[in-house]
Amino acid sequence: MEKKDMVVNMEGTIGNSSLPVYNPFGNVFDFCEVEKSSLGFMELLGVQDYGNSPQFLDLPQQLSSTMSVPMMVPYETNGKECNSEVLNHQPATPNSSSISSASTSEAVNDEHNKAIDQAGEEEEEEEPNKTKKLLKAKKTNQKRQKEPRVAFMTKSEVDHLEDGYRWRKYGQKAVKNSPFPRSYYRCTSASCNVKKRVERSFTDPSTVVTTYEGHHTHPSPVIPRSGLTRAPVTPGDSATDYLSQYQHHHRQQQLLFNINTLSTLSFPYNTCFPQERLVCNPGATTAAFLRDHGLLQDVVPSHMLKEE
DNA sequence: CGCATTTGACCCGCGC
DNA sequence: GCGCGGGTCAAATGCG
Repeated sequence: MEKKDMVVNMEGTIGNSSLPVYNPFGNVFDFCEVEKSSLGFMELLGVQDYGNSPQFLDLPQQLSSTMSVPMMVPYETNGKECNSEVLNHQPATPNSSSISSASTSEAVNDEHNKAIDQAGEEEEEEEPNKTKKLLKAKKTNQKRQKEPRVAFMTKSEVDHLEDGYRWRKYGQKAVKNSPFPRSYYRCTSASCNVKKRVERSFTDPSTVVTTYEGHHTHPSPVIPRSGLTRAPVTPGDSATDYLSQYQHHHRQQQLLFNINTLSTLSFPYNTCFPQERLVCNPGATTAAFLRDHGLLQDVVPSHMLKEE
């Protein structure tokens, strides 16, 4: 249980307070200094991103100290939650991609699926039910392997936070060592396979962890607040997608935030942001990023959006 | 009646 | 091989 300092500046703060920030998977965030916001009844504590197509970036190099970006900081998860390839992969140089690692993983996975396919074919005549289950397993296994996940930690008294999309609950499970159950939701939109898990942190019952998996193939059905210049969600554009979800959290909670000290951070782990999902995409300039995402303009004061 | 939720059963991966 | 925990399914149930 180590702690490293991270300062998150939120507009409207009422002084500093050190909050222990734990994720629900049994690890501690590698940062813990958060300023309280007086603007909402809840505040964002952290964002986790652990994808399956990791690209390693040198964040301090990519992000200037004056950028206004949503908090998106990796933390170490146990092997079960995080694809081990992500955390174990050691980039030779900053910004090096590990696409080969991901593709290797898929190749292995394909072999596995072929085996399952064969098993299914062999048993189909005798036990169609078994085949069904095998096929289901294959399907879910594929998704589990491929879909990236982003987790949001928020303080809220409500478990299921409104994020602009419609969800159908398909399961609930008790979580080991936690009095709080984990709920499983699927996007109700047809052909959209996005899922999310919602659970309350057992270390901090006031914290709700929402984990999104996959990308919406459709825009949010919720009409944005009037007067907003919100950019539509581009199907397949995961950065925009997640940013949209993320910003919905902020909008709902009327939370203004800003991080302008990212360059001062020291990451104990190799940063494993998939480049395309990094909120501040190095491929685009900060100005372009801010211009293209109206919501950020909505939650971040205009003077903070000016790029130097 | 249609849709959402609940909940027990089932499957899978993993550790021992 | 077995047990455990996580994730999913699907029938039953609830609700507007």
